[in-house]
Amino acid sequence: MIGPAARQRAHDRESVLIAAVQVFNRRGYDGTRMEDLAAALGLHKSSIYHHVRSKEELLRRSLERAVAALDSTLSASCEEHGPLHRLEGLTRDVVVTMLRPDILPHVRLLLQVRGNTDVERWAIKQRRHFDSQLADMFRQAVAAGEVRDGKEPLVRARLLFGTVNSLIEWYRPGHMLPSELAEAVVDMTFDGLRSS
Amino acid sequence: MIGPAARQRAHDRESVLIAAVQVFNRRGYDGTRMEDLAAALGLHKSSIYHHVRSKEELLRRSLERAVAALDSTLSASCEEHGPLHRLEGLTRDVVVTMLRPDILPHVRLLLQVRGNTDVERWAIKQRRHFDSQLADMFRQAVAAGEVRDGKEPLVRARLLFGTVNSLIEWYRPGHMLPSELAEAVVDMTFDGLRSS
DNA sequence: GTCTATACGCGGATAGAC
DNA sequence: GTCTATCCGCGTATAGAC
Repeated sequence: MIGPAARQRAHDRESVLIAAVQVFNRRGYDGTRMEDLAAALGLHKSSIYHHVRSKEELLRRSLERAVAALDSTLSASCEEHGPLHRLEGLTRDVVVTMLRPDILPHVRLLLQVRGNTDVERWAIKQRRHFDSQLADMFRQAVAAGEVRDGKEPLVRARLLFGTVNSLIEWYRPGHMLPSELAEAVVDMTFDGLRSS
Repeated sequence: MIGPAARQRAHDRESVLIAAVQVFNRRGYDGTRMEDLAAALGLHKSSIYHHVRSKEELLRRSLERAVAALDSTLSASCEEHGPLHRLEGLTRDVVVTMLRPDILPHVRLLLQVRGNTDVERWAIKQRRHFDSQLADMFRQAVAAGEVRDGKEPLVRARLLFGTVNSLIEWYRPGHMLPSELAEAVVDMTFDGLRSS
């Protein structure tokens, strides 16, 4: 009698998704052919359709994971006290979440989506919702006088999120600890690079 | 006798390129069909080939403009004195350059290129060259003690460039003055968001 | 679960009239 | 300079054997 652990695992829906998202990250979604996925998986392209209905389904599943991860991070961070403390904490948490090896490629995909299909437009809508909640939190920190008041608070909010989002362009797991990078981001954005 | 100004201007290589890059920005290069370009130009897709040899030629011309603009900015900024002053000045200049309405869409394309073709790989190589020169400048500012010394100087350099690059995700001409935005970027990255 | 074979529409590109 | 018509390969997806 052979248990699940001993069974020689062939590909399943999960392994196909993981491999696909990796290739999507490398070549871009539109620039990826089913042929590329097949090569990465070591099987023939038609076999992929045994696990998923279409190429777009792979994209959808990936985007759903990215959105879910970011949303749950946002919910958790709302509990902290003090506008600035909450904003700093959220910044750290978002960085740590999106740099998780199992989340990073999905978020990378989410940030590159153009809105060419219904799925992509749904993802963009979710992103906007996420961004607006962050912006609210930023506004509260400005209103409380805990963030320096410049001409354009919303522009500075965008700069903060832009810095965070830019990480996915170059960060690779093992590069450095996500928590250390989160600290470096908070350090620059809140305290600046200048010495003294 | 009819002068050039009175002549009813049809499309030329330049107008086709501008329109194409705009669509590439909206849909992504790979997600753009010649059909989309034709629609944006108000002519039939076969007519595009009177002005350019191929879709990829449009990409190449665009990337060349982005690279040329950034390189000339880099050269100009090398002349300033003092490592920190030079770094701040370059940051401002790069922001102002890449937000120019005639440059922005090309840079946006440059930053999204995946390396799927020879042209794209060439562009990525140019980007890396540009980035390494910026990193050198950053290192000099750290060595001179004009930038706070953290654990990972190169990581902080990436954060700075990441912030700058993230602008192209949301900035639209007319949004605010490029010079003001450049100031806001320098303000956050060098002096931080925190009050006092 | 993976293979071979194939259908079929789409997208890039060309030919040639106007 | 733009049109109509057309070619043709590529890429997604399906059918059905093993």
